[in-house]
Amino acid sequence: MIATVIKNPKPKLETRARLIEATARLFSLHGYNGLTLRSVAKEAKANLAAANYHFGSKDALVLEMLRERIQPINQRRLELLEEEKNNNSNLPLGVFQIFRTLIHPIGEEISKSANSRCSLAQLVARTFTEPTEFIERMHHRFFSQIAEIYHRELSLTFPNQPAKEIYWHLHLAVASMLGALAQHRRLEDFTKGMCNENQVDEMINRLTKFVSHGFTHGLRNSSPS
Amino acid sequence: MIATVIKNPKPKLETRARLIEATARLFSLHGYNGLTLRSVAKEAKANLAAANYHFGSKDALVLEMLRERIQPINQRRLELLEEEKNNNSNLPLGVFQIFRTLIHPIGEEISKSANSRCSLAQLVARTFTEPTEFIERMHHRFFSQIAEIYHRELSLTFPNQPAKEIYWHLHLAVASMLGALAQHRRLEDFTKGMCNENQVDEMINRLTKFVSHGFTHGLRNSSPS
DNA sequence: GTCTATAGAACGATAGAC
DNA sequence: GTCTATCGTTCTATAGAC
Repeated sequence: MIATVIKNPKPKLETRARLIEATARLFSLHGYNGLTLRSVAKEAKANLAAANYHFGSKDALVLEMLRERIQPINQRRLELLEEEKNNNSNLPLGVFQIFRTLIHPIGEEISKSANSRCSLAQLVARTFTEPTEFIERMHHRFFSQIAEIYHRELSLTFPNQPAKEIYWHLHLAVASMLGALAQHRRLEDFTKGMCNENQVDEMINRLTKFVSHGFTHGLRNSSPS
Repeated sequence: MIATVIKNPKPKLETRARLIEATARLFSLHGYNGLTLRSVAKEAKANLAAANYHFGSKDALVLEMLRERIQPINQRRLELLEEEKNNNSNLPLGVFQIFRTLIHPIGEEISKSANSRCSLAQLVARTFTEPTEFIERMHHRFFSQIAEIYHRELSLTFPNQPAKEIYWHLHLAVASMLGALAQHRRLEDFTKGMCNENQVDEMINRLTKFVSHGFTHGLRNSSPS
């Protein structure tokens, strides 16, 4: 019994983690089809068979990687939303406040990952263009929950707007957010160097403002709180 | 000499065109890496060697397909921009007018392609997430021209805004447009069926409004014409 | 858990007959 | 222009030694 406890003093979980990290990097660079187990093994300095041992298949590896990256962001969103609601007690939240809780968590993660060699922005962007069925299913599961929560919150802020109108513009807001994240690496090029792509905070702030105004003024009869 | 003229009474250009069409469809579905010459040949009911014969390589085939789809849209944009400028003689154009010329041409093409089996929206979206080098280069070439033109036009409309500010929000506007196009097929799902993804016109109109307001009100001191 | 070795299939590209 | 046949490469996945 004691032996069982002492066993694995150094659990050597590293390989698994390295595989996940390499998968994230290569997936965001080359997409699902461009990612090969060989490239993952090489990048992670692991053996070719390691990925199949730890995850069973290429599909399972990519899914696990996505799950590990996306879930903390969604949790943080809900946390921030709760915080804002507690601070404002019974008042409906402002549009800007709401979208800040949606956009900032992913901005924070992108800032964190800015120094690493894998851009979270590009990873998220890619998962939303990849039509591989299991990725679609995963996003549906991840996102339909949180979309309902934000729809409800925005309905409180714009009580005179029909659900459909809120849906339309929430859809546009989310699409804009994803587009901005996906295009972020092009910013410096696009602006001929005038805007720096390293200032993630500035991008997030501008994006939040952009989206809030697009949402509010796009509505038929805007009645912001 | 006469023989030379009579030759090719039925030029049999079909195969080439079918290859292009199949490439567009498969590229937008599976991305560059997911597209195989075998799948293209099958889809186009052509021979496996046909693609290499007509285009030389997989790269060249995809590039030619992209060129044929993107260039007419950009031309239409410039046409519409000229029309608006002629109608307004010397006045600077409104933001909404400007973004309409940017967004409507691609909306028209998407509407046209709605009945075909290849969604232009998804194709465009994909080219903007694929980081394959030659696609990046192509977009740089296609887009840097037209970005400058729109930047100049917006600077006339907002003469008090520094170039950097215009760049920032033009970038966000373009990113939003691309995001909305990319996410369009998710609309019906996202809204639990309340919004119909077949109404491309409605999407384009809402998007144009959304982007115009985001652009205008996002600026530090907005002074729309 | 990590390795080597390899099976079995699919890939891009080309040569050469028609 | 279109075809068949095939080369050389690379892929996912697995079997089995350590």
